[in-house]
Amino acid sequence: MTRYPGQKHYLVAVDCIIFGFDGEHLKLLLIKRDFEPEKGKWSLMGGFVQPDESSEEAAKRILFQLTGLEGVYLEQLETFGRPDRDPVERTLSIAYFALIDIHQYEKQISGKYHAGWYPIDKYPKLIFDHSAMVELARKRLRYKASLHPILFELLPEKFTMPQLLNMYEDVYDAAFDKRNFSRKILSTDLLMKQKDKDKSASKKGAFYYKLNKRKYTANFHAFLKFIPNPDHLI
Amino acid sequence: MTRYPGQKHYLVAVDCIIFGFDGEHLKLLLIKRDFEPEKGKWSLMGGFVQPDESSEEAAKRILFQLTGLEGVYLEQLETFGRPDRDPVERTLSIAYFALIDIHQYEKQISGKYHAGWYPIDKYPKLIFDHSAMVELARKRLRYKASLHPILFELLPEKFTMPQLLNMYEDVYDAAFDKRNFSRKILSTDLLMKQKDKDKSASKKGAFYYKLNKRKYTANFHAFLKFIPNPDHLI
DNA sequence: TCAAAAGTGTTTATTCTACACCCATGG
DNA sequence: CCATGGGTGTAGAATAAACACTTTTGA
Repeated sequence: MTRYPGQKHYLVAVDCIIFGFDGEHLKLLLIKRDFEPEKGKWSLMGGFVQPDESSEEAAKRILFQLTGLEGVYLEQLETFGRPDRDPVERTLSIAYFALIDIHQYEKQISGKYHAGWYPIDKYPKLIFDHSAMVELARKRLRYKASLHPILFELLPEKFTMPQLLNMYEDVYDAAFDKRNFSRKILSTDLLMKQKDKDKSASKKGAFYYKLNKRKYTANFHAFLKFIPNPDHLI
Repeated sequence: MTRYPGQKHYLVAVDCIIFGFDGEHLKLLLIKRDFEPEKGKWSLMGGFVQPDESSEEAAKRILFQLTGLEGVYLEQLETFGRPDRDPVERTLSIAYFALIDIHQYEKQISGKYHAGWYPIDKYPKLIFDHSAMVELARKRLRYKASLHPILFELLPEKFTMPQLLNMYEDVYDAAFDKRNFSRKILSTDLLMKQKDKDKSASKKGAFYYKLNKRKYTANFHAFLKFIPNPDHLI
């Protein structure tokens, strides 16, 4: 096994932008970095790519370390490669974003990282270029969610139409007409109405829906227009 | 300057998927690899990220080496990080895709790479995972071009409506109604009709158009629906 | 004069938008 | 019984889709 002569080698990390939705607001899962430099500062959850794993496997491992969750929605965002982005030594970071059901996380939280959820438009200063990663992830989330049904990944198995509406309104920081919204969502035929209601938020109660997993998987890449006016995306 | 102890370092490369349009077909610019392993095999143009440059700068440098062009459309595609993707030693590759005016390239071609243009659906076997990169780039191109006016990047300064239609038809491998197509394109207000005609392809001649650069830059991220039925994208 | 490609309009179907009232229930 | 949030329908506007003939001109 020859090598490529004279080429520099670098560290390669993975950082995860983890989104959750608590019923009110889109949130970001952040940790307190537990090693130098910048120890104790807020940071995205990350780690170095190990010799035996792909970058995606690294992202899954890192996500599992923090949340105990597997099988969550994970997508490569972009690789950040400015030479000076890490002051210690040159490190490229492959950013991934994940969408998780925040309640699943609460069940399985690993305390050692001092993790916390922060609203997407009011989170603490982050180390290195992590804020740029978050902003890019937020843009990407809006972009994709306007075309594909990815936001369901943030919800529990059963959810109501008002919850869904809240979520979209918070993600796009915009108000949508509930009649048009539910018509559009239902027209995708992705939802199955349940017989029972969530009565925690109102006296009348709101019917639960479940995702039709089969159709969801099959139609994920089909184009679906979820957002009335996509000016919010830019 | 301390270091992160015990972490492995890897090579980081950049590979460029370079698209062109020759008036008939969407094409891919490939080179014959000039070093071992796989010397003489067809490959994407690539190179290693140098210590003083970001990955994007590396991509620009590599693009310039081959084509002599600067200021071309370049977008990060995805990072390929399987541990075994390069048999020599672990190398992650950040793939970029570029859209160039094929005629500009012909003027400035650098002979040393034995480069050649190949139709996007009939190109030779490529080294490593380069074919996967090409297929992903093709998907991304279709996806983006259905929403944003990026395909203009493939055309010379002046072009005709039939050329434009040909290009879209070839990219999507589909036939579009020329009346609806030109109406849609013109409704974006991105094109300026010229007084002169291209008479090389017909006796009657077809009017040239130029991009309105100002509007193009300003509206690039606005959503524009270019493709009648986006089923082609999946 | 005719073959070959460019250019142009209208009708119909579909989709989107705006908008307001009744319903169910627990307190 | 009433306040609170959940649920539903329709009409007008805008957009998209289908479709065919006329124009130009070089050979």
